[in-house]
Amino acid sequence: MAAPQQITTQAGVEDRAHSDLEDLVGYNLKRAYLIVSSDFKRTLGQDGFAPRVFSALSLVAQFPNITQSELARNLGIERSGLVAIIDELEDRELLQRIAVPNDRRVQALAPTAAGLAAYARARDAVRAHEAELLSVLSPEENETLLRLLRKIREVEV
Amino acid sequence: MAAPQQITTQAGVEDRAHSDLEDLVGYNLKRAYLIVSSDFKRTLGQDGFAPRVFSALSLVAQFPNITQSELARNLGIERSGLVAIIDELEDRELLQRIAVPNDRRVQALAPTAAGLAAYARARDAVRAHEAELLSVLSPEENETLLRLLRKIREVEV
DNA sequence: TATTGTTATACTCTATAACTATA
DNA sequence: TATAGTTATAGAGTATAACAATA
Repeated sequence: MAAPQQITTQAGVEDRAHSDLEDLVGYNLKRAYLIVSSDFKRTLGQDGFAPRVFSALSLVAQFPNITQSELARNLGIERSGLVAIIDELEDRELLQRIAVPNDRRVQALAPTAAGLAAYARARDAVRAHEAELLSVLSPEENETLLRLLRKIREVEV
Repeated sequence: MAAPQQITTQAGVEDRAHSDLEDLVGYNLKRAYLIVSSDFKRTLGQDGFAPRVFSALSLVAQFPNITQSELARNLGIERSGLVAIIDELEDRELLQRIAVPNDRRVQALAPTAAGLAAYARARDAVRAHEAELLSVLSPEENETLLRLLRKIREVEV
């Protein structure tokens, strides 16, 4: 097998400006998410919260006494995966597992005062980080983006 | 510490319709991406390509003789992570690593005929899967979504 | 000295399956 | 039987650090 006559290594790479991938929603969603989430981690990562821990705390703070199963369902993850997250939040004394008299299988999740305060601080920091990172978008574009993403989420079965 | 007087486990969960999370772009990006990518895997997963393998093959098919470093840069992943992907594509005889005379450190990636054919088929399947999944969006909304996501991607440093 | 491809390694995230205690 | 929480386990996906060959 003969070697190719000329190998133009750089060919077309600069003007990959429009590869097929650029028109795929999935590809663009992933790339955009990676940018937002890496900025999230830079902002809150240091002794703060991982995205999924933040999300869990958010729902516990807003819906006190939510159960783990309900929380997992709302977050779109498995119950089993939630255990470590709740363990971490309980270890940090930001929430408590509370036994429910009616049904002794379930444990309601109640935010502590420290948990509510930590959540409020984290939430504000996340909002500020997004506002700055996404300042390339006008307020209208931001709203439009949220609307379209939510529309995709409604597809879910 | 006394137990809470009443624990209303279901309270507010149905109307989580608007939790703080719903207004965060990062959260919505992730949830939307998970829906699109799980559908991608359902469509192409069986003996097809994982998303990142598809992306790599796509760029090799469109930019023959791209190097691994260039490819990693374009995909936004590390060189080291690309090795297994290229190994898989080479094992499946969809591309070849070709020595470059000018610079014997690099290896140009050339799609095989089978690789080009497989890519064309996969690309069409992905487009069809997105068209169906995202039929909740009008063509204009689809374009808008792509435009806004690309705008976020440009933020990258 | 710097870069390409590579290996080894570890960490995060997530899913599956099985267990226990309750219902 | 079915459900809630849990454990064990494994598989993606990705990053870091170091190495050999080459520039």
